Amino acid sequence: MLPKNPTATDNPTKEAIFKAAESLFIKRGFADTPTSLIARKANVTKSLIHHYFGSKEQLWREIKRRRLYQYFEMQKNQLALAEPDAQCLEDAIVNFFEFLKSDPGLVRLFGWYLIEDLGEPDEEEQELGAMGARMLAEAQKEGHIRLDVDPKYVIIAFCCLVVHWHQAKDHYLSWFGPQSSSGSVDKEYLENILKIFFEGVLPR
Amino acid sequence: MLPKNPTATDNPTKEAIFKAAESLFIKRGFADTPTSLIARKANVTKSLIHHYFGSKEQLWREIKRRRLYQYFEMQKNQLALAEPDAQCLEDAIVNFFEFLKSDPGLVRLFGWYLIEDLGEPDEEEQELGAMGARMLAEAQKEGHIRLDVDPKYVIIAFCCLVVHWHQAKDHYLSWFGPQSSSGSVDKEYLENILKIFFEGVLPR
DNA sequence: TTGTTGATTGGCCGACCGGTCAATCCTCCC
DNA sequence: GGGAGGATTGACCGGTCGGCCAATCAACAA
Repeated sequence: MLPKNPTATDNPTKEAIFKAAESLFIKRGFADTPTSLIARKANVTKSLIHHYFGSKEQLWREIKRRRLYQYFEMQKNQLALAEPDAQCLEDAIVNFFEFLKSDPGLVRLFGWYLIEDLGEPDEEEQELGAMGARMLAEAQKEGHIRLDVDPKYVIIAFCCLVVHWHQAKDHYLSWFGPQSSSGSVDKEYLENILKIFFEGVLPR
Repeated sequence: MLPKNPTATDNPTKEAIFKAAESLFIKRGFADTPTSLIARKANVTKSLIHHYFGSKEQLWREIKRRRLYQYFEMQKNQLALAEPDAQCLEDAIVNFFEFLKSDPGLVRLFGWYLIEDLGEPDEEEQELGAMGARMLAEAQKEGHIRLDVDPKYVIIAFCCLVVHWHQAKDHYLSWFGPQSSSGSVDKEYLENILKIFFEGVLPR
């Protein structure tokens, strides 16, 4: 039995529809994207969308499924080969940060996923969260992480710091005027939160 | 000249439309909320919506404007009377956290605001961000905050930790099974991020 | 009483929505 | 050649969308 890879599709037309729909859904959201627009962008007729994906909603589900599957799988593999210490945690943050930075579409997709009515939680994703928490607990036992914090919340805090930055950086940076977008804001932010996350904001 | 309070409306019908539209937009988003549904919920006819607000889009703008104005104003007043030290920063976090916890609708509204095409940045909000950064710089000068972090990013990190938690806590908590929703998750999370934010995750 | 004004209604419009369907077209196998 | 089957099309459907408008209603001033 072949491994079920949800990304693989041999049909180029189906793939064109998928790609067109993906970019439109990510930019405008599901409700504000008519199938006619998807068809035009993919250079096919509306009917083909239903031929290949059944309905607009099934197409959207398929897009979310493929993209999130791909993402969770990648993260899990990366986490699996790491050592449970503070350095590993820092690497995980940096990797996660850079990964989301390189794929703004995924960030927006996750945004839509969060604000829509969410269905049942994804199994892959649950496994990923549990892996992270287990690794953090291990690091605590070995004295690399302070004992009076809950690994669960450390993981979540770390996600908040990375995900929401990429979701809202333009918005927050506008607080400080247009000159603050110096092109290296991502690097600066990352350096600052690493300091804060590991050592806190208080002077040592 | 009277102070321009964008919340005040003497007309109860207009207010009913506003309230109905607000809750529907927050729950389903702008594109997925037909005016007919708003009218039904407000117990009026569709025509009245256009009579009072001009168009569906103007109504949405009005809702965002009122709610965010109210919010920024409240935050600014709170910040204005605080002292620039570490304790004040902690108070600000706790206040901000509790405020968003008490108003999940505002959290979702902000979510829609972020993921939609955003217009020009709000003046009130810019002022608020600048006030926070100024206060943090003051606290640094007096030795309450470490010197090798940028106040700008401290503010943003703090927003990420609070805002994104309220946006996505249900999602993240599902990673750790249904039993982890013990009802006191908000309190636990807040305690943990306060420790991390001020002292870091490393053992002292 | 009459005129004015704003609140409110129901009916209607043209445009567009997601989806269906029968008819073609293309390709490959017998 | 011929036909089987998937790819693809264009016309079409019922329904709903946001918005418009003339008519009515209620309140009040002249």
